[in-house]
Order: sequence, then C-alpha cells, then structure tokens
Amino acid sequence: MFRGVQHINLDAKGRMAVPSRQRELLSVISEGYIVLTVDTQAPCLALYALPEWERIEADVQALPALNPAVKRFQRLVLGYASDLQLDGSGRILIPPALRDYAKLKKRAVLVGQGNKLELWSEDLWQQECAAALAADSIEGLPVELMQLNL
Amino acid sequence: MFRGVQHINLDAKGRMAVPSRQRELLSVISEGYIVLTVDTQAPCLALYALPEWERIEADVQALPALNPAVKRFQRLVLGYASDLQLDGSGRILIPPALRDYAKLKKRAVLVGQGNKLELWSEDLWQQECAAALAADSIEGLPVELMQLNL
DNA sequence: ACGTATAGTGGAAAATTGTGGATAAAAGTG
DNA sequence: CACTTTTATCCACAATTTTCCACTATACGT
Repeated sequence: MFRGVQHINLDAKGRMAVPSRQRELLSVISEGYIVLTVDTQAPCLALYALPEWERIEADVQALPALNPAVKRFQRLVLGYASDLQLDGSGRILIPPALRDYAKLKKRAVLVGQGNKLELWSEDLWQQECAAALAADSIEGLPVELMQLNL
Repeated sequence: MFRGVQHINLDAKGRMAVPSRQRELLSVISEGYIVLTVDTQAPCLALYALPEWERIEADVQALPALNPAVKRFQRLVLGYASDLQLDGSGRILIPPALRDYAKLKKRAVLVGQGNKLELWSEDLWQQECAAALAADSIEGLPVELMQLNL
C-alpha cells in the first residue's frame, strides 16, 4: 500500500528520483517495473506497479468499445500508459508526453493512494488541496461518504 | 503489448522513423512485417504486426457481406490495408493514400493501444484528447466505467 | 557532535537513434 | 528502345538518449 505525500524535484532531463520508501516497495512488488499513465479525472499522472497495472488494463479493455466516450477514455488511459524502469540510481525518466499532460516542471508532489501513486505538479496539487477543502465541495459528497465512521 | 504516446516527424518523402522501443517489439513479433490501414471510427491509421493483422483480416472477411454497411466497412479496412516493412534504418514509408486519410503532414503522434499502434496527425490527436477530456464526455460514460477500481 | 551510511543530484562519456542526402534500381513514357 | 522520372536502398552525420560515475546533502547511530 502506497501512503504519504512527498515532495520531489525533477531534474533538467525530466528524471524523478523515487523516494526510497516507495522505491523499495516497487522493487519488492515488481522488480522495479512500473507503468505510468494519465488520470482522466484530474491533471495528474498515475503510477502503478506492473502487476497491478495489468489488472487495470484488462478491466479497461473489457469495457464496451462501441460507445465513443468509452473509446476515447481507453485511448487516453491505455495510450499514455508507458513502461518505465528504475535506473541505477532509483530514478525514472518521465516521457515528455506525460510531463506535458500533468504540466510537470521542476517541483512535483508524489501522493500515495493505496494501489497507486499519484504524481502532481506542485502548483496543481496545491490548487487541488484548496479546492477539496473549500466549504462548498462538501455539498457534492454522496451519502456513502457521510456514513463512513472515520 | 504496445504502450505509450510518442511524437514523431515524417520526413519529406513521407517516411516515419519507428521509435526504437516499438521497433524492437515489431522485429521480435513479425521480423518487421507490418500492416497499416485506416481506422473507420476515427481519422487515424492503425498499425499491426503481420500475424495480428491476419487474424483481424480473417474476422473482417467473415462478416455478413450482404449487409451494405458491412461491405463498405470491409472496403475501407481491407482496401487501405498496406504491407510495409521496416527499412534498414527502422523506418516505414507511409503510402500517400493513407497519409491523406489521416491528414498526416510533418508532425505526428504514435499511440500504443495494446495489440496495435495508432498513428495520428498531431493536430487531430490534440483535438481527440481535448474531446475526451471535455467535461461533458464524462456524462456519456457507462456505469461499468464508473465502477472500475483504477 | 562527529562519523558513517544512505539518499538525492548533476554531469560526462558512450552508445544509440533519428535525419537527410547520395546512389542505385525500377518503373513509366515517348 | 532509350530516356526520364520515380521509388527504393544504403550510408554518414548529427542529435539525442542512456548509462555510469562522482559529488553533495541529509539522516542516523554512536
């Protein structure tokens, strides 16, 4: 399970040093084989260990592709999905297309989300946090959430 | 499995350098034998390794050809299908008819889609992405998708 | 508080990839 | 049949990417 929010710097070549905590986990789960793709609901990237990604890929491909909206969703999620590997120093090189999508520059944030890690540009992450905390965003929450015993 | 979005330039002769990642995969699967045809659902081209194409070709030909819509579909997909081969430098020459169909000029995008690669003009790809991300496209997504655990 | 170990960062060198042009083959035309 | 035009193959250079190594900074234990 990936947990925690961590600040990360991308270097001039677009490489990102995976924090050692997560790096170790990724090594155990999948020998450092990683898949990075886009999140269609938010301007961020989703990082999976390969086995978990394969499960998701199968689910996404099983959707009814005749529906044009579904087809588009598949194009994005499957299309942007990129195989990556930790290099000798525990870094990954983020493909330009993904860097553009998430507006990643130097400062980024890596957020644990259980089965995956989310990668945000620092600016957008701050905006997202602010939006989530805004009072009126409470309005849209479904009843299931209200019933949770936190 | 083909994955990832990559930017490509076509040269003045209409040749496209296949990125080495995919090139290697194509060499392994089919010794560089490739079939390129049109996608009838979108203004892009579909690139298959030969064995995978042969399976698809058989499926398409097995469709009930009495149905006029099916016949038209077959004409397009089978008609435009072109045998190509990687040249000594790992490039393919895209036939003019296909180049026209997908409005390919200099800047193009190659998108991995599992069993195939899609080739888009950069402009049209951007439009497609924008459309997929537009707020109202979320509306059209079926419940199956909403239930996925991404 | 100091020394050691680990993590993060940057850069140089080597290998690979992408690009364009030159030459050779083939096809088309008068 | 000779000539022109097009198409294909090949080669060389430039640019990029990848790999590797060294240095810095931070954390940890003694």
